[in-house]
Amino acid sequence: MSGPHFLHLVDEPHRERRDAARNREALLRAAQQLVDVCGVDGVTMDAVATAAGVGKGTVFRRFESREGLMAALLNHSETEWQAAVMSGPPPLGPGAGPWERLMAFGRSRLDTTLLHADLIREAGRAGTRSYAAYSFAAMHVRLLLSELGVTGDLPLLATALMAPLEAPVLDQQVRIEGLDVDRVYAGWIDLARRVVRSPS
Amino acid sequence: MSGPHFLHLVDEPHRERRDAARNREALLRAAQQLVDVCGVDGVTMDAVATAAGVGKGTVFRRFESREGLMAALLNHSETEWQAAVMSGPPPLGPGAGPWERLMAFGRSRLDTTLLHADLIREAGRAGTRSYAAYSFAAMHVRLLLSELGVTGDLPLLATALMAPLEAPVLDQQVRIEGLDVDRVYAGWIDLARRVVRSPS
DNA sequence: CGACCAAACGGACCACGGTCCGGTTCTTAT
DNA sequence: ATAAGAACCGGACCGTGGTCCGTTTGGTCG
Repeated sequence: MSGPHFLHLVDEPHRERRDAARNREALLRAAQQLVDVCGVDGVTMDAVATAAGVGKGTVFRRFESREGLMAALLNHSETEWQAAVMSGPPPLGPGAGPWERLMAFGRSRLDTTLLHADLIREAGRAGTRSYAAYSFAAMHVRLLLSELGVTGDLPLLATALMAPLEAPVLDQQVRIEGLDVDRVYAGWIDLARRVVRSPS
Repeated sequence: MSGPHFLHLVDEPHRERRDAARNREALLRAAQQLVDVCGVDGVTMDAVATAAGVGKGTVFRRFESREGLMAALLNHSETEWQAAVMSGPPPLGPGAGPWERLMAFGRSRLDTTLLHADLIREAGRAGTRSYAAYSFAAMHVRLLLSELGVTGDLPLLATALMAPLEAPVLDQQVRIEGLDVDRVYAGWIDLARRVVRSPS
């Protein structure tokens, strides 16, 4: 019964074997490079496996599916973005007023979503980000709305503010209808103003 | 040079041959039946072709791709919905006030989007409806907002109202977070109120 | 150090979406 | 009626996502 390794069993969630970790890294690097060189369509599971020097099965064990691989790629920039929100410079990070932070949030989301539009689309979930990523952003918006004194169903209002910034909608407006990005952003500011300044 | 058939070239957009029309119908029927029986995953191009008694190539010539086939299936209910908006009974159709019509629009969109969620997802465009369908709905909302005396960038405000009703967002809220549909609808009403009643 | 086993590996294999081209069928004009 | 030609049809074929299972590797314990 003695020995510290019993504690492991409690909270150790399957630490990854060294070769597994190495392969994961190699695969991510290869995939990112393929995206940069050939675009997102060039990212074939076989190609990624070959470029990383592993078998195809390994790719699927690590990332579950092609969508999973794409999501993992997205995860990098998403993590950076979360860090910028939590501890980066204002107005996106803390240190500015809630309204300024909300505006910075909108602009930042608009830009990064458009930047990674194709990756997001291929990452599945019908063009939305992963649950974790969505939750973080939703929580942030909810807190900002709360600080702004907005009353009502905050989770739903946060969703209402984030929905027009989702990839499918932006794709429609910018890539298909050809709207100017600044105009879309101005429209979002208007929306935010109406949501925030409302008596009820 | 003489002869009336030159007029054809101007405005005749390739009338469909009879067998082609028959096959299209058979394919749509077969596809719909497969959806009903096996769910959307059971709709394999081979299966549709076989069920309709035609070759696989025919399916692709008629509908371009699997997404195209799904879009064609959606098109049926979409057309019915458009008819209900244009000439159906109030409050969705004409005859009610703009606010009532807007509320009916939201509820109707919410319900039908959730009803056809999987079809919409498989119909591509990253979970949004086709351009034509979107345009119609956007125009409708724009007109209603205009009648309500809303000022601002109406196309963008219409998008802002429709975005939370898109399939990916509703999927997230209802199917994943487990929110109640009525609550989502109440949240949308709140959003609409804030958008409509806003001085600027 | 050696044995043991869970975990990871690899690539053959399968299903499905999409393409292609030689043969067939509808339409139209004479 | 019939010939010409465009449109259409079918199914063999290909690439890619995803699965499976026999084999190898890396950590651990005696």
